[in-house]
Amino acid sequence: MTLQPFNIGGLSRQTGVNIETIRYYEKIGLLPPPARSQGGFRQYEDRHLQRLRFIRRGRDLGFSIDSIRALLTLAERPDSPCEGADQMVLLHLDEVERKIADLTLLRAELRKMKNCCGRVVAQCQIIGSLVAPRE
Amino acid sequence: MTLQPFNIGGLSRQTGVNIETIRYYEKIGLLPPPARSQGGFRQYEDRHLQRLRFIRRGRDLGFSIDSIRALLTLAERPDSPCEGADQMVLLHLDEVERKIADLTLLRAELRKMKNCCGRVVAQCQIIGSLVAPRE
DNA sequence: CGTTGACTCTGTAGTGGCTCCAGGGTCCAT
DNA sequence: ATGGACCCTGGAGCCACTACAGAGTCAACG
Ligand SMILES: [Zn+2]
Ligand SMILES: [Zn+2]
Ligand SMILES: [Zn+2]
Ligand SMILES: [Zn+2]
Repeated sequence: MTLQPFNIGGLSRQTGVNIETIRYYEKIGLLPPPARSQGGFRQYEDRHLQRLRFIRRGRDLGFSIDSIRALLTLAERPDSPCEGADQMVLLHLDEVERKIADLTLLRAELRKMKNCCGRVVAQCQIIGSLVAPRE
Repeated sequence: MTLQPFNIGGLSRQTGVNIETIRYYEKIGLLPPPARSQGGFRQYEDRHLQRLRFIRRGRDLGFSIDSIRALLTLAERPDSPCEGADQMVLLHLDEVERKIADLTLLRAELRKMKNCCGRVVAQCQIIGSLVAPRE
């Protein structure tokens, strides 16, 4: 399964993660440092690809770096109980639901505001509602 | 209408804006520098209160500092046309709607994930879907 | 073997919008 | 005169990247 090791550019293309971001993940200890070529190029293997894909999915799901760190640690111990992961998903789901609720209120406010007759600042509803919000 | 000038703490209490944030707004030129007492304390007047409330409302509505800057500039010219403000609200509404859509997708993903039988990492759906997402 | 050009390296600084801190100074009521 | 609440400045830190500058490496082509 494991082919030749590949450079950072290859890893980037295979995961959709920016090269700078990959180096950043290494710096903060999220991605283990790979072997190096004679000239100092990073040489990645399959395990890096797997791990970075995991990270990427976690980020796409909106988990913080710290949460992903915890999930990775967990994933490395297949025999341990998975309550921790379950908790994290529930917490994060709460967070996301709260954000949706907040943004939905915001959207309602903005929709109320946008019905501006379109004339002059002095009569503008938008400016007006920033100066003193309507009930 | 205008009473005694008040200190930064008073302004903070009347607007709900953190003291550090008020100083930050002054530093970036969003709030004009007030007069100072002999000992160097900031002495705010009504106009600062008005302006900071405007800023606060804009932030609560999710506008960026730059947008608020533009809205304030506009608000100062009551005779100019208000198209700029209208545009900004529409753009921002778009942004908010996109964010809601993104988060709604996220929520669906997370809800799918959370049905974990609750045993061991090796069989955990959560870890599993991070390692390789289901279709 | 030499050159080209794509790729990679390190280190540092910047983004937005704050937030926190240390180490001092001020104000006013008692 | 003293205590305690308040305020000052300057700088660092937060998150998760992103964007350089200036140098070095690699592989293919001629
Ligand atoms: Zn979360
Ligand atoms: Zn208008
Ligand atoms: Zn916006
Ligand atoms: Zn589980």
